[in-house]
Amino acid sequence: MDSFYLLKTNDLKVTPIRTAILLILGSEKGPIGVSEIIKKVEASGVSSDPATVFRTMNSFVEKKIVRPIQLFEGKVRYEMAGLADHHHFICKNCGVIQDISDCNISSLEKEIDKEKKVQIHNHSLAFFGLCKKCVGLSQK
Amino acid sequence: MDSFYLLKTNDLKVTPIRTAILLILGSEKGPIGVSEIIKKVEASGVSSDPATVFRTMNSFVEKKIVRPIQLFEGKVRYEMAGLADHHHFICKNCGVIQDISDCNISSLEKEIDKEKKVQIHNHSLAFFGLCKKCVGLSQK
DNA sequence: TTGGGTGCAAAACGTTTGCACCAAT
DNA sequence: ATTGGTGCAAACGTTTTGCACCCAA
Repeated sequence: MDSFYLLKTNDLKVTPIRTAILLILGSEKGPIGVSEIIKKVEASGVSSDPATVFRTMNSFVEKKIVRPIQLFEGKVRYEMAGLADHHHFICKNCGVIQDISDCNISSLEKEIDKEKKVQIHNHSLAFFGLCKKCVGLSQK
Repeated sequence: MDSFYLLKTNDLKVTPIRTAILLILGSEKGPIGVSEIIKKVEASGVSSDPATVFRTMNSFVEKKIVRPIQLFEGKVRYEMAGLADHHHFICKNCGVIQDISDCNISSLEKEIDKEKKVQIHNHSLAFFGLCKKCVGLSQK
């Protein structure tokens, strides 16, 4: 299995909870929060404790298996780090989160590096507005 | 005073705490969190309660006097909304936050609007890496 | 067998809320 | 005088931590 080697190569023991979390994250279309992860782990027949899930996510972030995403919700969401560089669109009305594929910010990063003499490693870009469905609703 | 009219025109009563907060925000170079605001309000000789400051910031956001900024810290920072559209650079090493001036994301927004049939109202863009000082230190 | 993973309970942290009181208009 | 602002205390949701136990290696 995929998640098996992902754990092995990162010096993490293979446990039911970790395997379940990786499986869930792998099948999600957008970044997902810890409370949702817990529900889905439970639904898959594996019992888990919030503390364990938080610890697991932290170790996954450290090992760069997952990437933390922070929107304006007072909680952190996670997505697989293996995904291609992309950004997020969040609907202010219904809360849906949609991936936006790469939009060459890297050239901009290089400009800033030179101008400000800094060294940019990564960035976070999110767009807020109305999704297709909610644009339709607001026009009725 | 500037903050006096800012409050008046937004139908907010003029109080010592609000005036102090606006004064502090106006003199900050980067976005600032509530705990720092409380310390600075206290230091200016005005006593305040956390609940009041949180409520104040929420009303300021509603009135679009200030803008909330969310980095990867589990807390919200605020900056004056009057500032020109800009983004932030956060040093992973020393935590310093530096403003990055406008970098025409708006053309990109229009493309996305068309392609995805969404309606983008605003965005948040932050860069993470090493600041000028910390780049120097890491090369020694 | 041994060290890392887990569950439980408690606590930390940022933030919100209810209520009584007080102050700006 | 009236409305809205404030302080206090309690509560909330997310996240962290300490400790004893358990299980993958």
